[in-house]
Parts: sequence; C-alpha cells; structure tokens
Amino acid sequence: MKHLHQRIRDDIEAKIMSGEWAPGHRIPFEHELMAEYGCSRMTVNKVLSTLAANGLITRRRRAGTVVAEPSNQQAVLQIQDFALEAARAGVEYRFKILHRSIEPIDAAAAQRTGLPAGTEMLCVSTLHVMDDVPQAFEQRLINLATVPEAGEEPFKEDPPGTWLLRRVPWTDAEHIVRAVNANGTLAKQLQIQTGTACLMLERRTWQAGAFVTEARITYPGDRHQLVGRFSPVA
Amino acid sequence: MKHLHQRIRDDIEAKIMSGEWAPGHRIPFEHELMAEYGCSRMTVNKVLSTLAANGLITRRRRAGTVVAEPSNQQAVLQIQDFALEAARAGVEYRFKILHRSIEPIDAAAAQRTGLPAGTEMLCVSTLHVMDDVPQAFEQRLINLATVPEAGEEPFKEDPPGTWLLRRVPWTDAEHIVRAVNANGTLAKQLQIQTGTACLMLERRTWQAGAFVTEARITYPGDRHQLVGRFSPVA
DNA sequence: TCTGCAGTTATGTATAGACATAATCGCAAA
DNA sequence: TTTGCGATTATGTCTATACATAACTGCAGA
Repeated sequence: MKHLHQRIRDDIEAKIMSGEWAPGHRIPFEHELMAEYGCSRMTVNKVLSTLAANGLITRRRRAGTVVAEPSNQQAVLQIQDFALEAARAGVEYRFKILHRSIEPIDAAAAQRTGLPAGTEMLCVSTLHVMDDVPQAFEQRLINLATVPEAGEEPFKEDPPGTWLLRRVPWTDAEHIVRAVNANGTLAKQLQIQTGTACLMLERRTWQAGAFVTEARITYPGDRHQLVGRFSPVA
Repeated sequence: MKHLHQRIRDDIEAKIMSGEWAPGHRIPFEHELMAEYGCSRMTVNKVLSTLAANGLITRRRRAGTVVAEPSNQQAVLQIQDFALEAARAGVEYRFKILHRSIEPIDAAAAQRTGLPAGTEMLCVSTLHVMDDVPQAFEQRLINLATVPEAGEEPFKEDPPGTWLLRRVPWTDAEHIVRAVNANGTLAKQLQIQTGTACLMLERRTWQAGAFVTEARITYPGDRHQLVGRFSPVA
C-alpha cells in the first residue's frame, strides 16, 4: 500500500495526463477529495499545493482549483562541469588559460549584461582539453564588482567556471544555445576544420540581481551534444 | 509581517546562496529550527520538504539534512510552438508537409526509441515557414501503437507537433541539441548555403512509459537560437 | 443602473500530537 | 575483529482543528 499522499497525486496526475481533465477543468474541492479518500484536508491541501508549485494546476481562493494551461512547456538541460564529466568518463582532463585581462566592456557586452558600458570586467579565455583533445573553448567575463577576489585569482587549480561556482552560487541565469560555423581562430584552437558546425552555449548568471558572469562556451559540433531529460511532474 | 513559512525559507536560502552554508553543511535539525522560530515541526518540515523538492538540500532519515551539492545544475529551455511564436511576433505562419508514409523503423531508430526494429511508424517531414522564409525542417516519427488516430490524420489544420501536443500530453521527454553542417537537401529546403551551421533539436517523448514520438527539428544557425531562463529556487 | 457593503466560501497558513520508517550507533556474541 | 541485533533518532506521513484571507455573491441603498 503506497502512501495516501502519493496515491491522490498519482490519480490527479493520471487524469490530467490522460486528458480526462482538460486544461481549465475544475478539480474537485478540497473537502470533496477529503471525503473521497477519507483523509484530512491537510493531506489533500499538501498534494494540491505541490501540484500547483509544479505548474500542473492553478489555485485561486474562493474560485477553486483548475487544470493549468499547458502553455510554456519546459525542458531541463544538464549543465556540465568538465572536470566532473571527465572523471566520470575516466579520461584525463586539463585546461589552459589562453588569455587573461581586465578591461572595460564594450557597448554590446553592456547591453547583454545590463551593466553600464565601460564597467571593468575580468576577461578570461580557457581551452578545455580531455585526453589531449581540445573539447571546448570558453570566453568568460567576470564582474569584479560582484566577485572582487577574482581579480587576484590565477586559476591554477580550477578553471574559471568551477572556481566561480564554488564561490558564488547563482540565483538566476539566462542561457542561449546557438549553432555557429567555426572561424579560423576557433578552428585552430579546437583542432577542427574551418566552417565546422559548433555548438555555442552562452550563459549569463546573476546573484540576487547582481551580475556575476557571462560565459560563451563553444564545442565542436561533431563531438558534442547537449542532453536533457524532463518529466513535467517531479 | 511575512508568513513564517516564507521567512524560514528565505533565511535558509540566503545562508545557502551566500555560501555561509556550503554544500555538505548540516542544517539544524527540525526540532532546533522549531525552537528557533517558535513554531511547530510541521511548519519547519513543510519548508524543508519544499527546499528538498527543489534540490537545494538533501534529507536523509536519521542522518539529518545537508546542503545539496550544486553538481547537476539544470537549465530550462522553452519548447516553442511555431504557430504560437509567429502569432506573438505578428508574422504569418504556414507549414508544408513534404513527405508522409508509414514504414517499419530501421535498427538505429529502434535503438533510439527502445521499440523493436520493424515496428510500423508514421514518418512525416514538415517545413515550417514564416513570412515566406523557411525557418525549420522537421522529421518526425509517430508511434501508431500509442497514437493510432495519427494514421488517418492529414495534418491540414495543425502541424504534427501541435496536433500531437493537443491529443497526447507527454509525461517524459528526452532532448538532444546538436550543431550540424547543412547537407545539400537540407540547405535547399531551408534556402541556405550548404555547410551552414544548423541547430538540430532532437526530442523523444513518452506517455506513461509508452513511446509517443521522435522529432528532429533543424533550424538555420544564423537565424535561430534556443533561449532559456532559470531560477534555482521557485 | 450602479455602487458598496456584508456574508459566504475555498484556499492559505499554522498548530500539537501521533505513529511509521530508515539509518545509524553501540553493545554483545561469535 | 567481525557480525548481528536492539535502541535511538531524525525525518516521513497523517490527523483534527483553528483562524486568516481573497474573491465571489447577492442584497441594499443611491
């Protein structure tokens, strides 16, 4: 016998997933479900609150609870940590800092980050290598106003991404995935032919509204893919 | 005065986000938080359960509650509906079915879908066009065992993706994003140069364990990008 | 017809207590 | 030293109840 909480949840999810309860359909009131399952209102309430938090249903006082519109379906992409992935795959990982400077950002970067043009940022280019094969080229801007200690960091132990993740957890992030043809410089660094399709992941992160970092990571398209797995209900 | 539930949650999130409580740090026991905030254990329990559901903390019986490792960070990608996006952008949208047949799947497709080779599937190729410019090329397999009515569907009104989404809500999905160079056929359909980097989104969906559909959607890389936005805490 | 107030109702939050269960700890036996 | 078992403990689930709050309903008055 499963827990009642799970059973109620499964039942409701099944009805929604099967289409028996279409979007907009009014779900039985808490006191009705309470009678149906012979449990207290708290139990029903917790189930419905959880489903609402997951976006499956919409609740409004007095009006009741309805099945949510399936408007913006979402998928989850795993964000990889190179060293971790390499360790898991049992290959040797190393990285190389190709460039490091502190510069005022240009207008385009100011636009993307929402900071005033001319703000000083740490610019770092990193090459990620596994088993002597270049796997990704990373261009990163780090906001020294948010992470001042980055200015002194030589990135000897950890690459910038890992270093940052350990020090500054982010609260918001924006991701863009693009396909680009490799230009000469990139092709040379990644040891691929000019023109090869590459996957470019652009990520900007904020911590409590303060801009933290922007990373543009380019992967050779013939060797990499982003994989995600998603269940609409956890 | 905010609700106690929210206050406890904010406090804990702040400590984790600021790094004061690093990953692996043991969080006060429920009865300690209960004493600290002068509330009942149920209130604390609900807060911690929610945080655990969001992946911020890890709970284990007897062992206690610790701050979760930020290993598998996840990003959310919006899955787009062409017609919806077009309507929002105020441009004209139409689609064209280029190919439609019922065929037994080959070994590779069997591997990907987990179905036996030779299973009959509906194969549909669709071109998505906005303002007379081809925007995406879609190759789709639909499992007739799960969606038998698709065999009779002419896809006059809605393209296969939209049609399916309305009839068969999915419960699980797998996504792969790749960068590929356009081959001759693809380049001709999308009216781009051969070799142009394209974004290929591959999506397979299941409903309660039963395979529903596989879609491979290819976008010209110079005109498209996938955008996602994510907050680790809801 | 319109406006505003009071009543009703469904959900939101919180409590104090109960029993279940998994994981650990420590002691005792092999 | 190792194994096994019981005690302990923190979390998991659930109840019955209470009061708060938002929003709809309908009535009364302008």
